[in-house]
Amino acid sequence: MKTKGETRASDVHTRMRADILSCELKPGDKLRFEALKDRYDVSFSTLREALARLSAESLVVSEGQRGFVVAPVSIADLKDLTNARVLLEREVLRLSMEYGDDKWEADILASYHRMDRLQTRLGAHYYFDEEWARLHGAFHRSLVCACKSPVLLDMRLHLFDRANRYRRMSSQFRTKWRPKDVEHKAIMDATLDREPEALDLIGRHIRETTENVIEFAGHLFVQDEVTASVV
Amino acid sequence: MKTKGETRASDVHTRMRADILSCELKPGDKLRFEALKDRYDVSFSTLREALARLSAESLVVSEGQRGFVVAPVSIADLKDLTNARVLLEREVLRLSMEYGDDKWEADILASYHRMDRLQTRLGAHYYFDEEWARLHGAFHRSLVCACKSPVLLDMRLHLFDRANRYRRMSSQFRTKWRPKDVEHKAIMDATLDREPEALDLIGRHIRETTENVIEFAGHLFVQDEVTASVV
DNA sequence: ATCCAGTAGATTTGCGAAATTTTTCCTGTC
DNA sequence: GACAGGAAAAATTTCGCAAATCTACTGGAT
Repeated sequence: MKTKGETRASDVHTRMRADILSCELKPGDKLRFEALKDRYDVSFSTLREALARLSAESLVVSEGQRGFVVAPVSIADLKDLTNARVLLEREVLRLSMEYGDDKWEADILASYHRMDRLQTRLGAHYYFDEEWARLHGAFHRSLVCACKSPVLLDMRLHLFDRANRYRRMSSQFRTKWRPKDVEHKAIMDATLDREPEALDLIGRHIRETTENVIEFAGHLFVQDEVTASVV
Repeated sequence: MKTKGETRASDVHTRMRADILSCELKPGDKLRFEALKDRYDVSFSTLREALARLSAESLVVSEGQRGFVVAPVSIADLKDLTNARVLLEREVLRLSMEYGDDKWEADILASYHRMDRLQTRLGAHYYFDEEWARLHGAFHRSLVCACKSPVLLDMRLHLFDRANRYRRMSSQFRTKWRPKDVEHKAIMDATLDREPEALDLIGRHIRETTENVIEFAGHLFVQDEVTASVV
């Protein structure tokens, strides 16, 4: 995060991004400039810059000269996202297990502890919590951040965020909860022990989450629609 | 390509993108608004939108409130890019070989033929040619476009373009040429025959290109600098 | 009743001037 | 001679308005 040179535009970009990922701006919503200008208290041009950035991140889609829309969600998109995530996440975890040093291991233990403590405190409702989502993201990042590949890490984070939008959409419909989270612990232990099994665990973890999302929130998504790729 | 709803901003974005990828705007160049306004004949806001898009594509980097710079090049970045490309390219090729139908095969043959014909016509200088670069890109895309994963295809194209910038930078210093291009033919044949060997061939193809780029143009790149990732 | 065309209203896009920030360069002091 | 302080200059960022474009609605003809 930039602490000093934070421009108005990048600030709006960050806030809109958060609003889209947390589904405060719902998929498919039309983004009218007048309303957004009011909401974020900035001018047309500044908004336009933020929307252009989000558009390049495929969080909003621009429809020619007909304005911007929050990127739609679909089962096809979620499945596609999931497959891509498994591919990338396995690779960055493999590389991290190869290159990771003492500091890496310590960071993993620390971020797991933070996540686990909050989870215990919140009980079954952790899944709704903003702060838990942040710590969960930080834990997963700590697992793979030793892979020495900025390119892969950027792509991974990008996909993680996009997938997180689906997870949050499903959270309010969820009725099945694990009493205690054992998955993350197992992934961490296998990773720290450099067991190749960790790769399968992380892959299964991602796929299971996706299956749950589809089970509980699949009715919210468009079935056939495929998010257009700009080719 | 949009033929109708082409806005001024997306047009400038496209042209600047091309200028960066073809190294007409050199890596590290400071992008001053006054000069760009003159060059592309547009206003501040329009430029700003295009730059924001390019920034999200990591083709330009924004330095807080100190303007924009064409993304720098480095050996570390090229190697990182190469590894990521091999991972993705193998996967989309594998999937395409699984899902590809008759039309896919026909498109591969057609785009190979177009590339091969131009190469024969141009002789050893094909490597400099803009049109050949386009046909080369189209051939590689045709190999993998049956993979049914918009997410992976977008990421692949993104990395391909970024790597292409390095290839073009090296072309003017190149002294070693293959008399006849046999690599692409071999990749195509193995792909159409659904031989798993195709995956290794494409991986080796990418790595060899990178090695040549480093051999002939390595002196142009910054050694240590690592392109900062926005995390 | 349906379809097409033309017009009014709403929305987006583009522009250049003002405000803010960074950089440069000059001056005075240690 | 080097270094900090400060003011002028240059560049970037932001803003509100005018022009272009799209959407919706009304009215008339088939």
